[in-house]
Amino acid sequence: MNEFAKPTLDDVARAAGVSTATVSRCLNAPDRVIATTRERVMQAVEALGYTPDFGGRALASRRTNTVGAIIPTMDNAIFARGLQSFQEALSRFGKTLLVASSGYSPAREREQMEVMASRGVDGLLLIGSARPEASVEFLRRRGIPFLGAWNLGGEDGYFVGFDNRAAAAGLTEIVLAKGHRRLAMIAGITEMNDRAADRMEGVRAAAERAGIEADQLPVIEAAYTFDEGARAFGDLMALSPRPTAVLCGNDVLAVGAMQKARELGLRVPEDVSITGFDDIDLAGVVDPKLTTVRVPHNRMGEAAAEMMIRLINKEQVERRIEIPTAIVERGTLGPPTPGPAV
Amino acid sequence: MNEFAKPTLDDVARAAGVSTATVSRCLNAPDRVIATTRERVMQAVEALGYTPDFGGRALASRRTNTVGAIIPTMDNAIFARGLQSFQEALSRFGKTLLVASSGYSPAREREQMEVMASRGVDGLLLIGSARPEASVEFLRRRGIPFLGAWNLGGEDGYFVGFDNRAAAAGLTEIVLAKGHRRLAMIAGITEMNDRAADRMEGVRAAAERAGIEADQLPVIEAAYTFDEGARAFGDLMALSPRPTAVLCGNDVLAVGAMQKARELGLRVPEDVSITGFDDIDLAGVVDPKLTTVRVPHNRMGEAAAEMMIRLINKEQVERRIEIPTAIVERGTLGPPTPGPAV
DNA sequence: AAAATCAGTGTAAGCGCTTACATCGAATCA
DNA sequence: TGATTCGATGTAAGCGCTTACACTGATTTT
Repeated sequence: MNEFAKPTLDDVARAAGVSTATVSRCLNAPDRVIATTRERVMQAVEALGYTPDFGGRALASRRTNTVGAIIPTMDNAIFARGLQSFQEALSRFGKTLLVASSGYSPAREREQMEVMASRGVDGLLLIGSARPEASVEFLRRRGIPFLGAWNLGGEDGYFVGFDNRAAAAGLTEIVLAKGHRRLAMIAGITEMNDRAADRMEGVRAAAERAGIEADQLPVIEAAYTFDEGARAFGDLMALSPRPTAVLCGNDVLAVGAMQKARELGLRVPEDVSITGFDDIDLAGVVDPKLTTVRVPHNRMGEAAAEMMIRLINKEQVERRIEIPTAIVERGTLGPPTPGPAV
Repeated sequence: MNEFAKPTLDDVARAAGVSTATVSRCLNAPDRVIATTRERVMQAVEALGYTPDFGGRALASRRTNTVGAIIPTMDNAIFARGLQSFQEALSRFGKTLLVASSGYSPAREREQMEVMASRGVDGLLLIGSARPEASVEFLRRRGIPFLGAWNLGGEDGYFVGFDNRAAAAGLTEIVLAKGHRRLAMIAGITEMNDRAADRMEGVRAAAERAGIEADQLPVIEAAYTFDEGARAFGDLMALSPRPTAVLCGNDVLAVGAMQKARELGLRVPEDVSITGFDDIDLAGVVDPKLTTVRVPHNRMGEAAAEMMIRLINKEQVERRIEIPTAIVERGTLGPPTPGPAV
């Protein structure tokens, strides 16, 4: 073994005076090797700074102990938090997490699926359920178990997530109960994003039950940034009659809206109520604090990890695990005040 | 080939009526195969849904086209943003990114280094330069090129990052120029975190130059959360004489401090000035907007990717690339007002 | 005491791929 | 025309590991 080359099983075996099989067993099934031998082998491992080659191991054992996750972007607190928990939970089962991002593009997601398949992931975590059938088919053909997280998909497939629809409807009911009739919504981009779509539908459904038809409920879709939230809010405030409450698809949009309100000289909640969704840290920091829906992303990450492990082990698994959400009433929602004449 | 098994090179070769070598060449060096053959092969690839096995490929070629990154946590906007850019840039060079997190623990970092080594990463991105010598030695012995990001290390090694010290000093000078003499700092935890340590030293150095000794500059170290920032700020405000300006180790701490100020009934910046560091989105959203240091994490991610590629290709590389920062004066810094009697 | 069992270890056959080298026919050259 | 070169393709040897199976000597069973 060259001084600078990576040591191999063979090097260790030679150094310890045993066969490669024994070294391999020391690493993978220590109790099948007698203690004295094991000790000698471990010393050689240590001395050489040996770490098993992943490629060789994967090839020979046809297992990778790797789980993949394809998320829209790392640059979003809710995914970051959920993934962190997912990873921590997986590592307790000896699995490593491989993360890729799709940038909200189904095509990129598909590409990443192929990368994941190439790398032989044991299972795959996807976000939501909105994706081309071909992508799903690809995973099925390859026999890669997968589950959708952050929502509760459709007919088939495995899911662990939230009932975004019901949560949004619940929040809307509270807004209505305060006496608001002129609602508006700043939704996330709903195309190929079922979380955003569900939240929008939830709001619409609750409004409709209260006798507010869809055409009386202006909805603007906006990308999940402060600026877009602010812009959308500005557009909404230019409407006549002006909405008295603006429900936002997530907290980032809501905070953008609050910022714009301040610029426009509108007091929250006196002049206009604003609500968010997710309850990210930020929600508790703005002034007034944001009324929103608490979504326990870390609990979801853990539940997803557990389901993933069962799926990989082909154990009995519930098809959908719902993580409960909770409405957090804080300062940005109040009763409506009579608006200007229409 | 079984209906449900993953197709192999052999399957493709058979389907296309060529040898495995030719299929391999089609995938890796298409111009070394005549067009008609290539087309036939590609059709077979398509038809079978073939994707090359990563393990096999890595084993045979002794290359993985994978770059690793070990960050403290995904759950921090600045790392998330920098990594996203790093990843995007790497993918333009055909490299995949493998992310792991250390939770700010050197031991966990070392473990993750071994995982990365096992997976045969071509290069490794680390954060900062504060780590046990043994960890560095491990990478050197393995011949894995690595670079530190987010700061500009010490004597040797490669770095792309910011001069946290100089930036902190620059901001401190501006605070001093406003007339503040009673400064205080909420620093990040400096142990094994050179970004936090550099920022603290920068503040201290600038203060000292202005005749303010270290013992007149209270510093509280706090983990990077809103709550910790708020708690530290509360402690600082209980001091007598009360500081008129609080410099924070990052924006999260600063926003936590602002929140606490509001609770305490202190106006910012009239009663107390607060500054941040990083210029995350949040800095532009709070009221008043935060005076802070802009740190272009995405530019850094790109520069890091470029350096990494050169390192891997053993090209000529500058040892350190400094990404310039800029001070962003907004609303949280004003002149001091006479405090209560001491 | 011979047979059966068993724990500990070694032997060796691949896993799916890349690539040095061999082969072969066609084009080019002397 | 025979020798040479060359581009396209095939042959086959591993890359570092796991694991079925074989082997050995000791222990237990009959």
